[in-house]
Amino acid sequence: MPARVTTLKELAAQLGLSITTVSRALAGHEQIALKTRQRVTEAARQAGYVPNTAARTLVSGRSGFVGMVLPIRGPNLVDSFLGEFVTGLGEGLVSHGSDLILAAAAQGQSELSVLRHVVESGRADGVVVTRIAEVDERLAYLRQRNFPFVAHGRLLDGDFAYHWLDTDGAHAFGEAFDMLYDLGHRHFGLVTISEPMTFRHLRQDGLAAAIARRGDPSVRLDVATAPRFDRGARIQAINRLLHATDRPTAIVALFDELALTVMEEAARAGLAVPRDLSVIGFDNIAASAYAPPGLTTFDASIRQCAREIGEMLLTVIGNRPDAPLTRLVRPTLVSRASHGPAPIGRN
Amino acid sequence: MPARVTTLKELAAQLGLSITTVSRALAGHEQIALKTRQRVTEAARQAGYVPNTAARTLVSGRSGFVGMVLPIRGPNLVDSFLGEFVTGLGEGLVSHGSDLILAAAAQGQSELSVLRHVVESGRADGVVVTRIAEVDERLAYLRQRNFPFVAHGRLLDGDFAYHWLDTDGAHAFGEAFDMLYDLGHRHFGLVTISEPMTFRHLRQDGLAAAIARRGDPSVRLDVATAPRFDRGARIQAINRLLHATDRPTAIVALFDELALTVMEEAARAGLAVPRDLSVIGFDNIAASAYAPPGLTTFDASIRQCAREIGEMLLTVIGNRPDAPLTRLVRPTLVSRASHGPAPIGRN
DNA sequence: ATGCGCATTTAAAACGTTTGCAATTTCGCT
DNA sequence: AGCGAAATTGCAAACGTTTTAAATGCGCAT
Repeated sequence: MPARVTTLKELAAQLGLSITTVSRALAGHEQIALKTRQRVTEAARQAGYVPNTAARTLVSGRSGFVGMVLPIRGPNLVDSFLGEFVTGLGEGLVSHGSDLILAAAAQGQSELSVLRHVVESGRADGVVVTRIAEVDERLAYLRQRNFPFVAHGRLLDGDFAYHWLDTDGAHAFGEAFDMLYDLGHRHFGLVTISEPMTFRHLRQDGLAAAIARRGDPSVRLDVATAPRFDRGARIQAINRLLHATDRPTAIVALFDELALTVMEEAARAGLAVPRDLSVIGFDNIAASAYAPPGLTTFDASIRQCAREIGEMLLTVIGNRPDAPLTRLVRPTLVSRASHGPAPIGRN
Repeated sequence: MPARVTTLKELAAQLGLSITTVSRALAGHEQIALKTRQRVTEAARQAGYVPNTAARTLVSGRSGFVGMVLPIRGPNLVDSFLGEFVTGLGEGLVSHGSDLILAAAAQGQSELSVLRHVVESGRADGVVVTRIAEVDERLAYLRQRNFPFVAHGRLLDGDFAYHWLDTDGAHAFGEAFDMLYDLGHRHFGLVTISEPMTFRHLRQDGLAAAIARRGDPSVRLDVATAPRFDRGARIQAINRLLHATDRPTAIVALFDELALTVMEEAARAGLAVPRDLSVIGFDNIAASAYAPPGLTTFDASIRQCAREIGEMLLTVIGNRPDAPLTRLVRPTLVSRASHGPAPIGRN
């Protein structure tokens, strides 16, 4: 095996052919004699020839990479999302031989500036954008640059068309409400975050819509809001809900981490789940299965979604479709033991 | 903002300078007049100039990327490792402006072939290799290619020198033994995997060494082995341990996922943890805190390790040090509630 | 004026690939 | 044998950058 990397020139010299012919032969051009093509292919295989990415990118304008900005997270925050997402994305890209490039944002560097750098340095042919904010400057930038991208999540106002895949949180939260209502619950709590992410609205609106649809004026909804990464504030907000004189009999959390905190605090307050309180989450993170009594939640199948996003993005890069590609994935209920009938005597 | 990407040529034309001068000015060469340098820098900033990665890579031979092959995992396996690792790696790389490229292996494609492709296509200046196998063809390949890499984990036989960072599993397992021995335990179980990864030996050897060090012939160790991804077999192996007429009073698991299964099966068998059985894991995954009664384990601080690996790799790429860079990170005990004194009447 | 040294700038080659166009070879046919 | 067309191959430019070596301009001493 050669210590140095083989180039087209070397291969051509060795075969007594021109670089052009070798290049064309490897690309499978019909105009090159079949016999030559086979001879070249075999020699390339033997030499372990791998085309140089940079050279190819330079001339073709295509890098074969899909970019993503590494989401910035708190210092000791366990984020099960990223691993799942990256794995799925990799799976979606591999069929077309694309690789993923992950660019981290340094301390004090905006996610947008990293994104700009990835786009404008020609590192990637397209990018994936996750966790859409209410006013998302990344989407605005990509649009005005007309750069291929697929968003995981949606903007609230549909003022411009783009490609997206989203998990139907609205539907899930409606489903959660209906299930709990049918179990006799009338007083609900929602634990949400204060960060301006669109998904919190979509989910909350889905819940509100289901309540409205039911048309029962006796239904009540209390909302507790806290910053996502401030554990203390989160606990406080939850306890305000739990320790109200008239507390909800069912709490729906924006995502599992919040739901797990609800269950912890409920236990601390001497409330039995689900006897005194039903809790439902969203995401189905690993810990949800282990936390007693087992959290009922919705599986967002991040990995599968990411895989589809990867495939969508490759389509977008290849075909530049006019109509936006959109896909709403319905999460599936994972029924564990954290929900049950409303406690009697408290409707 | 321009719709097209600015190039050096455009910038040069606009400034009435040669491409060479502009390039040098942006690189901050002393030989370019300070006034010119400032003028160029300002114009570049205004135009939003970002150098083209491919062109730069082609001429310099440096891509500014660090590569990693996306570890192949079972279809529905939640792998908290990857997210943590990738985040840490990103953090470690960002200071030098390097990005991470993640290449997935398609179905039926070996991890080695993907690695070869990444290396030989010039996509990356160095790579990270994780989960070292007993006979690891990736390491052999990288060595003979003399390609910069840092391994997360070690080979067992030190027949060739390379750069690595490893978590000191041997020490942790020794520590676990000492702690349990001092709590009166004499009969131990070890749950391990059948895959030929070096870390299982390192940890098991650490345990054995601690036992030997103690020199107490009454100490017994039973070992249960199962394939990593076969949940059924894992449960069987664990139950053989739990249902033996003379069962261990303390079980040490190779990593948390195994330990959690031990706790589940113990509960199913009517054994109270830690009263009837002590359990200790390794990794400190998120679920370990939630699984009752709270798993005692060792925190391997993946993210921090990955960060250091990133920094090490950048050093290796930049300096090509002669002496191998090595670092053994001691994991810290996370003492929760799954271990306690040996049950009386059973020594 | 001439030449010299210095500061500053530039021309041109190189990196490895793809591709438009042109050149060469082959071959059937008269 | 000669011709033309078809099949096959090759030349050279291009992609955007870095870098080597050389050129240019300028002030100053001779």
